Amino acid sequence: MRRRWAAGVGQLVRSTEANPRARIFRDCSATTIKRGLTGATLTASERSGKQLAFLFGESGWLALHLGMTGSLHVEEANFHALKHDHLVLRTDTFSLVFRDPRMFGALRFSPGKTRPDWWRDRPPEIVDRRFTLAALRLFLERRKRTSIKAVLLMQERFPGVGNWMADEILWRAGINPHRKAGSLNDSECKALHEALRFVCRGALRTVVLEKDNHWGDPPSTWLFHQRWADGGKCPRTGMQLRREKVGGRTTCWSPSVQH
DNA sequence: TACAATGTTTTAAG
DNA sequence: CCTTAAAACATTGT
Repeated sequence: MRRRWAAGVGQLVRSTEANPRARIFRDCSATTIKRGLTGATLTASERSGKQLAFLFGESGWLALHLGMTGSLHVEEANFHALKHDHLVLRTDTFSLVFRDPRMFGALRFSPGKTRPDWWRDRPPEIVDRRFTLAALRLFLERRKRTSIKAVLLMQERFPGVGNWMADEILWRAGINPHRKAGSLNDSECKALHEALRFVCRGALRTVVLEKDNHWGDPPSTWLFHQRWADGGKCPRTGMQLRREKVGGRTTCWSPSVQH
């Protein structure tokens, strides 16, 4: 998604359409965004977890998160906004579109070229070397009475880990999602740390935009392909998977390998 | 009709 | 102040 809009780097935003009633503008007004971006030039883009930031030269930073159903698109200059297109940036050649039917997405704007606090102070990515085993242990200790599944969904330590990735990570680490975070022994912490990095790296490598609307899939050996409906089989043992609510979310796990 | 959905933040309570 | 559990957000599809 970042790469899609990055196609507009170097282009001047001639006009901006923003629907002020769309919930995605809850952290800043649609007016602020319009004022901030109209006349600005898109100069760079960054990603951290699943958060995106677009730098508009000296004019400001636009950060956005796509929630579950948000998406970015590049359309023709005269593209007519559709029902769920809440923000459209018009350049001479493109329309950069933020589309989001469910509006779990959000965006915000900070004027000036200084990197805003909310972008600078993001937690380290899982794939970053600063995501250490020690940091993981410390966090698990602090959340020791909460189920490990719920803990993996906490963005302040595991940025970008959502429901399917948390299940994939626990399956790979061989840890039962019901376990309390504080109950993991040394080797389980190590396995979890490895699985976190493996799954995030793998997701970044495979679940990426290739071209047009085509996305890659994780390898066929991942839990991913089995987890969406009842009746899935553990890719490692072939045994029946279980699906139930853990930590408030539907969780798919393999009792035959997760203890 | 009721429920669940590839996400994350907010809330109220402990 | 910190931790925990659950609800909330809006729309669509089964």
